[in-house]
Amino acid sequence: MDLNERKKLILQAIIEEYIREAEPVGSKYISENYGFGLSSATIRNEMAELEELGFLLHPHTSAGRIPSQSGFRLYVDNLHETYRLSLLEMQKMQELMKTRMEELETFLSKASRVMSAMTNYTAITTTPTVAAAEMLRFDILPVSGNSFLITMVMRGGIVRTKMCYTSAPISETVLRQLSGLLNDKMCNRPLHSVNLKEINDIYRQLGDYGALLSPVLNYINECAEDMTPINIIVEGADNIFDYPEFSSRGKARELFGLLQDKEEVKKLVMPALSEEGIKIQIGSENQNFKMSDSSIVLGNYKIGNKVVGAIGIIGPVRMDYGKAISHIEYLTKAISDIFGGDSE
Amino acid sequence: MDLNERKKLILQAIIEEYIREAEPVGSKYISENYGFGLSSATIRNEMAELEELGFLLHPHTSAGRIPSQSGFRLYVDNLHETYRLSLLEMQKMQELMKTRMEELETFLSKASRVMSAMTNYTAITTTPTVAAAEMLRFDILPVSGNSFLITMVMRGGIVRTKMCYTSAPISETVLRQLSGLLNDKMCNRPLHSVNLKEINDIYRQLGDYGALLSPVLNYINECAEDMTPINIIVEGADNIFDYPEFSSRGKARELFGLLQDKEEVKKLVMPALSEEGIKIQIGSENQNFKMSDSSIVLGNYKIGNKVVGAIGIIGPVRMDYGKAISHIEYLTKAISDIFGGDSE
DNA sequence: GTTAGCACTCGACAGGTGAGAGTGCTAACG
DNA sequence: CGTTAGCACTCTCACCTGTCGAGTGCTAAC
Repeated sequence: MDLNERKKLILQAIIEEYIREAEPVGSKYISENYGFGLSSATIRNEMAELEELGFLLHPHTSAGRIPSQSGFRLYVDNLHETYRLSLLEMQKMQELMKTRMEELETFLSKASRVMSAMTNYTAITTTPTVAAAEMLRFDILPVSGNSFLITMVMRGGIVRTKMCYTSAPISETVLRQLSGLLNDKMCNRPLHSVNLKEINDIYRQLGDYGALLSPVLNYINECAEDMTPINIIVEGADNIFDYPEFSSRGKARELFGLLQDKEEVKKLVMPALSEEGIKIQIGSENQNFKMSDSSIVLGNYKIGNKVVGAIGIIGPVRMDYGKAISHIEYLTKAISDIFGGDSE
Repeated sequence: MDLNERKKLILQAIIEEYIREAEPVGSKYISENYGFGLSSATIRNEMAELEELGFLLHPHTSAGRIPSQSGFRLYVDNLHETYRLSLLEMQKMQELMKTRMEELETFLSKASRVMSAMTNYTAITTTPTVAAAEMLRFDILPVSGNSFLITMVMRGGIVRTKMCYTSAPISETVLRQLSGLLNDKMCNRPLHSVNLKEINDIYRQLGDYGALLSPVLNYINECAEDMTPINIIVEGADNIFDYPEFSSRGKARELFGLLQDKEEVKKLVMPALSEEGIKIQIGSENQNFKMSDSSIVLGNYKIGNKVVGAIGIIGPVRMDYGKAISHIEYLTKAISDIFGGDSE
């Protein structure tokens, strides 16, 4: 891996050219446009060595070179100066931020749209895992004799409701008792910290009604154990039509199918939730074979010091990583700032 | 429009063949496979006349004929014996119905998926307009000093929540008063029947707090006037990759873009909400030019005797209308049956 | 170590050809 | 008069071909 400075520069030039044009890059072009004071023949020699090292590929004899996945990986790892948001981009982002931010979920959906429109890639965001978010209030609303609505309000304005049905009517007094217990015991802390023992305690305190109300407690328990993001927002999936690498019917369809399937997309973004910082998976570095011609840049945001949601950008392997990274960085920081503290 | 019986049969044969194969149909093929006891020459004569009448098209001299949009229209209008669901389809549908039906919205999303998988077309469903659904309960839940959550529960298990923020703290007593008023005045009837006068009455009764609570009443008023479906579920959009008519890049992209845009899709299904029964728009009968190569079959479902939601199937002009119609009929009937009455 | 020169390779593209499918027309048939 | 067989005609599609240009690899000279 003893790349001298010149090789690095040439590789970088080829990659950046390829990102822009999506076509094999020739030695002459590099020599003329990036002019390191070298002739095309010299560039050719260097390119041949870079190919031997595995950073470039050669579709056929008389085509230019294209970067290999390891080439991209090297490039990304050395990507010190990340792209800066242009003034226009800044303005658009700020405009987005100005909208009322009461609800994280609507904000995220808007943010995805803006991000996909500005990068021309596909944007993915996830709303926080219910388990991780801090619970603010529980509420139980009787709807009819044996049906009622559970509402959970979490920090960041996240709300979840669920209709519950019991086999026999339940009085409002009992429901009030239940709601009181839940608010006492489970508020101001993340739901995942609730353990079975506490839930059993509540059962016991409800006495005869415990069994009848088991659907409620089951639901809460489910939520507490749920570490997967609840909702996945995918925007700009149709942008893949613009990438020449997906011009073939099958390829486009494959990726499209993947993006339509929330379960699959979940798996795609899960790595982002495990630790802080930006993660990049290039081509087949991703386990999902459908992603072998695509890359994903992942970031995450925090609420109350804990990573709870992911933001990602999917594009072709030759995507503009700098641009993607800077957009994600900007957005994750903004979300963590705005929603991270008290939501009022 | 004096089509004799024979012409009708031939036209029908051509259309059904075209639906199956998506390729121009020749006279010889019809004569051999549908054998009305006529030679290809006779069929040719009839086809020439059908073309003169505008029901068939001729891509070029030596191709077979394809049905024109008016041809399809005639066919659809005469489609007496609608396709019957096969045993397998019935079973799948019933399996779907067996799932717990507490929430209309999750049910609809599942139903779309099943429908798109079974027809190989794109399925669209809308959740009911909030305005039309009958209100069962209001609730107001204080979250912090000057923020609280409004919850509306409607027949069919539809729930809407909204976080509200006020400029100054509001006591729980006032909130309880407001919630009491709302429940007294607005329940057990559709929200769209609420008029401004009633809302103003409530303002007055709240006295000094009226102004402070205006966000709440504004929101309710917005909902009451909202006749557009709140949520649009699109499933199986990637099926369009299977239709040869969208093999061209641009066409596919166009339709895809349309399906991604909720606002546009809303416009597409709106006609279904205006009156009962199945509606079919063939190709450019639809105002949206992006639909000129596609058809849409629309149905609607009722809750409490009122049309509140739409179900549609989008496919190429040569889609299997019988199949689409029968699926939509089955589903709309099922939904109206299950959710139409009291939701407990 | 760098460069110019040159032969070589390969894909893209345009033009040409033949097969196949389907039609339109005409004349003959019952 | 409706129906049919026959045939010339048309058009697409797949295939082949030759040419062009881009880009390389190699060699020899600087």
